[in-house]
Amino acid sequence: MRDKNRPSLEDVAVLAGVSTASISRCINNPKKVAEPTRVRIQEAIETLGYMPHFGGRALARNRTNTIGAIIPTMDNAMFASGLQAFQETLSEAGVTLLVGSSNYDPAQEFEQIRSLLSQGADGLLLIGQARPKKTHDFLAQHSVPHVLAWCFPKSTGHHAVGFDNQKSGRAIAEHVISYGHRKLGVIAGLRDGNDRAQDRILGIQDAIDAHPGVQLLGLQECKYSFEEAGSVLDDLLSGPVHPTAVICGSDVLAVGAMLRARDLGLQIPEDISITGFDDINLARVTTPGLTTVRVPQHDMGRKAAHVLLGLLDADAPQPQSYELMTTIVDRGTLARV
Amino acid sequence: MRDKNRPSLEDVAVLAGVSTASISRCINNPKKVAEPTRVRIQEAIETLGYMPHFGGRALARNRTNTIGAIIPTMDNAMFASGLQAFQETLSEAGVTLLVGSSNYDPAQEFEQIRSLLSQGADGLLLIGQARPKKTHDFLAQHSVPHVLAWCFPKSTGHHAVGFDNQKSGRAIAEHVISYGHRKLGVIAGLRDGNDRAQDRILGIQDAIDAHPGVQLLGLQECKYSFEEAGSVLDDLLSGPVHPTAVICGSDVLAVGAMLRARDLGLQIPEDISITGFDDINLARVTTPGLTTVRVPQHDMGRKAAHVLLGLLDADAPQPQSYELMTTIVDRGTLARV
DNA sequence: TTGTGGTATGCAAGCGCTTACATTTACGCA
DNA sequence: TGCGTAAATGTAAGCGCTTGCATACCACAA
Repeated sequence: MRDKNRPSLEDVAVLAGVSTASISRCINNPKKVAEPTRVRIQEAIETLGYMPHFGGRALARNRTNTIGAIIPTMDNAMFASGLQAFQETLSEAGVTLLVGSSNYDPAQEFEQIRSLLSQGADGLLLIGQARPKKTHDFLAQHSVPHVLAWCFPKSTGHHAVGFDNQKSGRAIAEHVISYGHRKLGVIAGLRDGNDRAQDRILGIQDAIDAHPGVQLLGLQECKYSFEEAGSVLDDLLSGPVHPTAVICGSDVLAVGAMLRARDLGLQIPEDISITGFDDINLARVTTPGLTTVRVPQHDMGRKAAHVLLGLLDADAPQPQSYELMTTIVDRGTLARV
Repeated sequence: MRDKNRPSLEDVAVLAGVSTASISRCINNPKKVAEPTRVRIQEAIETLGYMPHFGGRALARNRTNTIGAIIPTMDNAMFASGLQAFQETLSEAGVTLLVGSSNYDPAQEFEQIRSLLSQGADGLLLIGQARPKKTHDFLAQHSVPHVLAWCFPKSTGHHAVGFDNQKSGRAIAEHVISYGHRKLGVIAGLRDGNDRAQDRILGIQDAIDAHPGVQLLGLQECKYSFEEAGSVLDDLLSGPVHPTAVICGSDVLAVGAMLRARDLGLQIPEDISITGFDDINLARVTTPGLTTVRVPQHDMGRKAAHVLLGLLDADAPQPQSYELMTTIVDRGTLARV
């Protein structure tokens, strides 16, 4: 079963005329090897094109320098730049990233967790806080170091780097209300198993409750696609009284709604105001630009990586959680009434 | 160094009252174990929460069931859905995906290749064909199974699942010309180390050469960002004669150009036509919708995964390469003149 | 009864690496 | 010269798993 092509420590050792132990030391802790030996070893490694065998190393150290991230989907810019930042930061620390996607399904997420862990992930990045007990138990049983992102749970017990979705939901709703809107519609992502979607709605509700006279004419949930958001907008407009503003739980939903509204001959924002959430690239591109909630993805990715790295480094000060702030970006889809 | 928390095969064996060999067989080849034993083993695995240790397994089999993909950037929808499809297909086959990004830099790509390989990747997905000799040699020396995507090289020697960038570049240019345009501008991605960008330009040139009377007024290259594309559009418009159409090497560039054109007070497509390449979500969202080249990302991802899987499965028929076709999607940014 | 062939299981040798511990070497100093 | 010390290197025992081979068992036929 030995791969003839692949040189092993042994081979390098023979070529360099030292023991395998020295090579190992030279690779992992060069200071412990004398200068001339080090040079000789380096040369041998070079000429053989030697690369440490991952399995052997993982076995001996019981550590892989790999961490896993499970995001709901890759097929959407929503998580892309946060993940990119996460990856870059890990990579600077010599840690590789394994990515899995759960398709917003807790069962799939559980499977991915198992899979990444059995791939040897030393730690995990997870999105959001809501997950079945089974998953929590599993994480606890195996004492898996992990950090949550895209949320900031009040209850402790997890490390988290994210923002308060409820607060942010409330903020955008307050903003819409401050522009004079009294009849609101909401398009949210599917709430089932998605705490971010849930919390954003709770926040919107908070704002509405705080302002007597403001009414919620309709709340629709659907998948994060242009098409679904569009058809759900139809439902929102099917009642006798139309909302003057539709608050959307994500930019993708908002853009889907915009596209559909335009098809219906509605002017944005004159006939209907629409707001988004996330501030992905899309939001800058529509006409008019989408008024939305900016999520500090890049910062979140970097910080999450630092926290996770800290969790894995036994003699690092125990890292805390970070709550990041979202901001509202006013472009052109919210009108005063 | 043994991790007290983590049960090993040994532990399961003791609990189930069989040898480790049986457990291993039970996991990898259940048919070889008698029914009652299998049940007993399953139970033991269950109660212990046993998960095979990746390193041990990798060491013993010299195979990780992991494959790596290196894309230029994750921070861009360009590769996202292809990668998503790739991942899904692998995942169905029980193979995990490791992702790295090269930031369009051959040196970084080389490092990522090393890194993924030493992480134990059994095979690799790479984007495009142009890379330094050093990289090719390295791949050859270690006989790394790999497939190229987003391109379809004429020279064989690599497996590839992609499309002909030159042909596609020519097609969109011919299309623009067929609409009556005679004065063209081009905004391309940075060509250095990026064969897709190069080939698309070559294709555009081909079309121009084939049509006497059509002239290329300017060719600019820049990074894939709205801002850069915008400022490069300024250069294109700075000459005495303006192009009536600007062909862009990617949707991101096209949208950047559109945004800038609008700022300059130009109507699209009345004052200037603009085309893109890729057909990412963005292209559907602008007003008017972007006329662009549709790349079959999803299909490409799936097929690439199948080819790679075939490459790794010794007794599968040797997979070939696939050339996929791009199509032109006419939306609203190309006018007849 | 013995022999035969097949099936289920156990034994034990690695896979490539790290690391505690042992050994060697070099050097300074009494 | 001899001794102590520290630095450099070697030795070898695993880490958890797979798998070729040996063994035990069973059903059946002769």
